[in-house]
Amino acid sequence: MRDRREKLDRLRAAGIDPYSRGFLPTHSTEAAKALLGDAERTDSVSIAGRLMVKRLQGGVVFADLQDGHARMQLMANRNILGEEEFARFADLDTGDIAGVTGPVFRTRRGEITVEVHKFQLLTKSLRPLPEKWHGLKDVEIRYRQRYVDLIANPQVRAVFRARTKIITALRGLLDERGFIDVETPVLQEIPGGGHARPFQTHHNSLDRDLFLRIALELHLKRLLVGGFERVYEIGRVFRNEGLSPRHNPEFTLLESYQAYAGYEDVMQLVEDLVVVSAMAAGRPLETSYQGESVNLAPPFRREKMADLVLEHTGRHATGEELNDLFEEHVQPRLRHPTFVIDYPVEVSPLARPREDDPRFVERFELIILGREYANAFTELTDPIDQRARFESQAAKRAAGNVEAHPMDEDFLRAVEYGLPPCGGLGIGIDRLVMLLTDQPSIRDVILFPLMKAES
RNA sequence: GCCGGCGUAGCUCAGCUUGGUUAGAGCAGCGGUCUUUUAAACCGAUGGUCCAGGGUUCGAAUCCCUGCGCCGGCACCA
Repeated sequence: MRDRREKLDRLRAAGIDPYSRGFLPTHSTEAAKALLGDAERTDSVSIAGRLMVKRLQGGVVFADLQDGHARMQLMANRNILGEEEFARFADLDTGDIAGVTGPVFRTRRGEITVEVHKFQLLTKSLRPLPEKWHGLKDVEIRYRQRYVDLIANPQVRAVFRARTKIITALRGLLDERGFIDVETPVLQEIPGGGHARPFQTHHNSLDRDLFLRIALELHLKRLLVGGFERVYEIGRVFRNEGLSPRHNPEFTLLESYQAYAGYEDVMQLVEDLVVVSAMAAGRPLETSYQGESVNLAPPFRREKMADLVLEHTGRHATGEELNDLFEEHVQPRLRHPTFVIDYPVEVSPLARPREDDPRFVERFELIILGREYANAFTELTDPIDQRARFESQAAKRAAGNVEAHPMDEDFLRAVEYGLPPCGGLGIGIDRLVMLLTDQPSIRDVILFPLMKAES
């Protein structure tokens, strides 16, 4: 780094701005390569990006320039640039951002290359790049300094591009079906809609404690009360829990609510969402995750939780015990996509009871490879029942269960105005992206995962 | 929070089991040769708080303890 500071000073002394501007690329590296086609050479193009590798060869310098999509080779020739400019090009460092102009041609080895006729240093890099062959492997640096990871590891860029494509595809399908994309508060007085410990904060001028949301549910349902019949939000939620390869304290949730639908309809929606997101990620439905094969082609198997627990444990159970037995003995064994349906009412304070057996609710989770990807139910619309459920949760809370659902009087007031019958859905986007990009850790699909303080 | 593994040059890694000259290699950077290379090649010089602190020892990168960070598992949890 000291060498580069000195180089920077030399450049400035020579009247060259190492942080210049005004260079306008005419092509991306991809477009410039495509431009050549079968021709011998093209007219002049201008491309810009970061120099990744430099190969000095006497009177010729080869370098690879990386832009947002790809890399392209540059060739600078002393005979073309002249002694002085050639020396200045050869003096560029890997990591520098430069713009170059010249025709595209093919080298003797067949590499499509820009012949540098003019170039401009746009940004001098003061820090050396990671190893050109092995890339950056140290996971701590990869997460803490994601920018370096993105420069050095093209697979990482591909994962995050896939993430964006998946989210775009999810929005596309929902938009197409008439769902409107809304934004609801992150700062909430009562963090509801899920079971988790919230982050607490404080608004100074209102002198009021607030929580970061743990779910989107209760505000989206208020919008159905208001008359929007199909809404969704893809938003960050925050849960004050431990970290793991599958848990980051802030993560992205998709929730959608659809009036006049039941959980059967939502199952179909989930199947469609999985299919479009796999396509967007460029994954076949017959695929694998971390070496284990999995078939994502719908229709997904549908099984009642009580039946599964009976099958795997031989036990008839209900209530929280049923849910506990399911999570311990059944869920890890469900490898191919399975809709587990009809949860006990005790663990589902916002879901509609089954008419034929009110000990269970019309709820499902989608389990793939032992992990939960979606949670949905036919929503509870009866305000009297909803109040009773909240009261039962409040009792658990009073007994010390910090994750029991808090009472929310404003939500109850909304439901008292009349919530249309509806089906709701939540999908953990990060886990879906992990599955579809075959990444082992949630930190590999979140650009800047939470880390302890750097010492 | 508990248990285990790991932490050596800017990066990728040896060395640690069994303590012993001045801690090594490749890449990057620096100087040089080289006009079609692509992990370019070759020659030369440089580069280290061996995570931090303490201990054992004549002597610690190496053994022990504590702390910090990262990873994994468990707990907790979408």
